[in-house]
Amino acid sequence: MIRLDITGRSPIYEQLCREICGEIARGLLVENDRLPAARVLAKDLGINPNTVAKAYGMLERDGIIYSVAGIGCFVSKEKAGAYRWLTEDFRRKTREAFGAGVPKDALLSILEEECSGEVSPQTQGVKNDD
Amino acid sequence: MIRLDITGRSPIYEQLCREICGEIARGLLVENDRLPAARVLAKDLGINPNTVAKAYGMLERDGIIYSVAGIGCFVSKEKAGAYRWLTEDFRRKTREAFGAGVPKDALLSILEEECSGEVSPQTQGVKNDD
Amino acid sequence: MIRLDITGRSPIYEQLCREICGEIARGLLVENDRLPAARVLAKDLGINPNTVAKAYGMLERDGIIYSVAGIGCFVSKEKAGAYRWLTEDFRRKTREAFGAGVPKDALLSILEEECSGEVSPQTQGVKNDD
Amino acid sequence: MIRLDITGRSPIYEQLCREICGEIARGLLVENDRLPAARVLAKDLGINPNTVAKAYGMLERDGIIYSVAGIGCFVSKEKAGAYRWLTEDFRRKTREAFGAGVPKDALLSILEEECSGEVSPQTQGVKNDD
DNA sequence: GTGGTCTAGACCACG
DNA sequence: GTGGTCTAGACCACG
Repeated sequence: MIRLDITGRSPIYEQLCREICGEIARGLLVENDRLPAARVLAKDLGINPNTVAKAYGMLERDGIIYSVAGIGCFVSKEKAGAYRWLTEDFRRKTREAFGAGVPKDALLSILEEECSGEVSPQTQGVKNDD
Repeated sequence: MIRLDITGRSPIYEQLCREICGEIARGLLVENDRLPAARVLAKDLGINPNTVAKAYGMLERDGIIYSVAGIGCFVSKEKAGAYRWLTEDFRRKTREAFGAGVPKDALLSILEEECSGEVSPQTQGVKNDD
Repeated sequence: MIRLDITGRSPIYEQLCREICGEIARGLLVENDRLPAARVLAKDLGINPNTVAKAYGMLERDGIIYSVAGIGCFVSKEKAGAYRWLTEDFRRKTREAFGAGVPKDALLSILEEECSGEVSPQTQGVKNDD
Repeated sequence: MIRLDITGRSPIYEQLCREICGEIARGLLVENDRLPAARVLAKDLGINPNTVAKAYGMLERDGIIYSVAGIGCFVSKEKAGAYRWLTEDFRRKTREAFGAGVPKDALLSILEEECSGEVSPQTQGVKNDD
């Protein structure tokens, strides 16, 4: 269940990384689960195989997945990397906004607004346990 | 006192917008204050005049500043725009991370980390009053 | 002065990384030196610009170079990354051979054989000072 | 006692060759010893029979083992080939690193690091006697 | 002009 | 079939 915003600011390979990391963070993908073959996923999503390959390559270099020659790509043991992927932009934007002069309280209230909605049930119990 | 990081991540014109909005948010620039001439600022910062022009243009389009032909650019009355500029990326990244499966608690702890440091004294008293 | 072995075992982008790291290690490229534009280098070497882009991208992600939007790529301050790039294969092969049962003495004598020749004069004084 | 690392870097057939050469170098396999049948070994290791066949084929081509049609594969008299197999990558990487500008001292210290650990007792007494 | 991204399509090693 | 690499060529944002 990967959704891409083709019309978009962030590059496709980056969205792809985020989506996959999200599935790992939510526990929908667990250690040693196999990712869809790059070409299959590319076809499903209507994008170029190279773009998927780029995303997979980045995730591998960050230790979030590992690839086995001629077999496929699999989810790594450590979830820390996936977690970092999902939060690094948030962290940077937090720093930028705070650094520019936005008071902490204001950021907190925005965070409250944005995090009041429901999330998918599978997310329950997800912790930063790595 | 505008600081730019030429090295990567966000484009210079964007950093410039953020810096100016920051000065407005912190009250260092107030209504009807005149901004430095684009060419002068460009020279001071060692960047391309077109880059400054682009930043000014975006800020004007968003109602954060207004320009008077042949005279210069000035800070608008409403601070809401500047405030929105500084927080919209934070808001989007908050939504993205939360939506991807990062629990609220994790975001809060990152926010605490990033906002524990001191900010410039001028920031005191800044509120989301628009 | 970059030499590639097109007929080769190791991928071009990897050879390119090694060559550039070598120039940094030998002091031929120093902090803030500008690398040739990806397209120019590609043309000079008779390879595809994407291949150069891939090499530059990897070097950037490893902090060995940094890119400035629309300007070019430059050598980073830290030489440690370049140094690591040049030695990581050697380290892995050392571990593999030793682990497989080759005695340390045998490896030492091979190392002596291979390192007896002259190296380029510029190399003198190069140290692992990072 | 052959150990394979399915995860990435070197291909399985190559690891297999290294493992077998290692056993020969350490004296665990001696002249005319019979290697396990390809299919049996493949089953034991949980890998594709073709992979074992490829490894055996390469070792035979290098004179490290010899095959008797319909009977099996056996260890050759000369250990030189096995020894060369285990060290040729190390030699090449030594040459590459030194050639690229890494000083001999740096390689020596890496070698010291990697060869400080204990090796299997059987290794004692192995020499470059071919 | 410069790097960054993407597409389309090809070939290869590995298994 | 699978990932890895490479080519050729295009478009874009940035400056």
